[in-house]
Amino acid sequence: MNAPVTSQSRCGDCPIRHRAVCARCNADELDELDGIKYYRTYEAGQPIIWSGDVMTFVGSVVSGIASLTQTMEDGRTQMVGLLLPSDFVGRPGREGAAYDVAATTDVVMCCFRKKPFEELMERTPHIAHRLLEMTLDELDAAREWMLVLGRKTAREKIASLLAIIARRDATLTPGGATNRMVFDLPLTREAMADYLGLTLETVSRQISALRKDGIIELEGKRHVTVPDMRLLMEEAGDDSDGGFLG
Amino acid sequence: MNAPVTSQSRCGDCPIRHRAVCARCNADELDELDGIKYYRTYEAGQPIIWSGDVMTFVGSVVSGIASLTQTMEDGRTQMVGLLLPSDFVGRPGREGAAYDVAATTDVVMCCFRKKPFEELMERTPHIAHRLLEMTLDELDAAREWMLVLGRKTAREKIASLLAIIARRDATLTPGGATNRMVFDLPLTREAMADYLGLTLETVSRQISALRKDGIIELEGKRHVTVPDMRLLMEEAGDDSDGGFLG
DNA sequence: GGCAAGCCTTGACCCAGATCAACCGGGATC
DNA sequence: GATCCCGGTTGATCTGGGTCAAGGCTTGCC
Repeated sequence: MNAPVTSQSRCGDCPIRHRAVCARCNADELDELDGIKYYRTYEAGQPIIWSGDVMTFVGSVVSGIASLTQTMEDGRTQMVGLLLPSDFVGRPGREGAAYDVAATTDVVMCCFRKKPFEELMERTPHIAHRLLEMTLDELDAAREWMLVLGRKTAREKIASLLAIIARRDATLTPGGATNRMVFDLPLTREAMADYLGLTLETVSRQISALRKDGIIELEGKRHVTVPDMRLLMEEAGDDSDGGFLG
Repeated sequence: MNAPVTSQSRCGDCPIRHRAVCARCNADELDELDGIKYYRTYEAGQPIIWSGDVMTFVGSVVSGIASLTQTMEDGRTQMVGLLLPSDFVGRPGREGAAYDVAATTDVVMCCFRKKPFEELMERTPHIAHRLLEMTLDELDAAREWMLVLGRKTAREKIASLLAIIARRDATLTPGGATNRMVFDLPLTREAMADYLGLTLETVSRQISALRKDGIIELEGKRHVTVPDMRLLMEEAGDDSDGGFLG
């Protein structure tokens, strides 16, 4: 899989992403970035960064999905974040990486050499500002996930995960006044389990249960149809509509 | 309890906190802050901000401990963060509050009216920078907590919490070459349960178990002595020393 | 002193989800 | 086509922590 400049990368919303991804936009500081940015591709399953490594770059995901994972010495792992296209990787001002980053699907990253990027950030408050905003978003997402991990049942966890993936990946079925949504799961059952603090068997069982109850439809193991997002949100135990409805 | 300017507020480390707390330091932008900052005190248990409220201020904790909590409609709650002295509250650039904030102990806050603070931030990259750094720290802490919530046993959760509180509150027993630490729990059993994704009964039982096993000593319900922090860290399932040792 | 309210502890029991194990099905390789 | 492998499903059983319930210890109020 190669680096497609798709509408999925949402060019034009984030200045960093914008410049990184989209060759057709000559944004203000674009020139300054020449020579410090480069692209890298990773195959599904490949590690991108190991926790503790010295970071030499920061960057953003262009396409594919990467995961942030923490591991205990005894092997227990917890995924602590999903990186979707446009998400930023790396901590300006930090030496080492805090978590393992791995490609969950094939991934294209747009990287900036860290030093020059930090200098650029010094000179360009706009970037620092945008980065703060993105970090606050990530913090919100992390904290929302703490509620999922700490208090939700297995079924609610699955529903919450499906809702998140739907929110970021799915398309409304054209022509429908309904809340039908269709998307592909970008994660294995095991990866879902890591994200949800469950075992893969429980994930499998709960997905089967949701299918049996008509909340979702499955074609193969990955292709999901949600006939009515409102039912799914209800299962997620989440009164908020997740941004789907008005 | 009134607003003491104690060494606990760690004046001098963070520019924002520095200016907010310490009348004896005339830091560079101190003058500019006059007229936009004020202090507020809250009694233990009192709400500070409700989720969804329009935020009119940002600020930092001067003394006491506040908690960030998320609640589901059916009443299940999960604490998603602890705010200790020097921690920042509020999201520059955001309208509404994302979580409930409440005083866990008596709390003194140093507040800045939001609008002028944001303008100040525009003019002062240093502050934006510092804020980004603090937010990245919070993000790390939140993600570390996701591992605790998702993968640790009740006993490990308790040990992890005690370790965190010790790290930020405790004093090494003077004259000891050992790793003995002494501190007071600033949280009720219920608050601990909310933080750890447990019930208060389980918290109580596990604390009793740790006491029985000699990992901790208790005087009353709140005063804790840890004879050897290394044993506690081991119980936490955490190979890192949490910053205690060399 | 007596009483009530909070906070905490402990016991008995139960259940959601983990664990262990068997099996399925599709794709790659020979 | 036979075989293997990998991801997924399903069943049987076990158990950590939840739930329900009964006190205990402090503190404050009458």
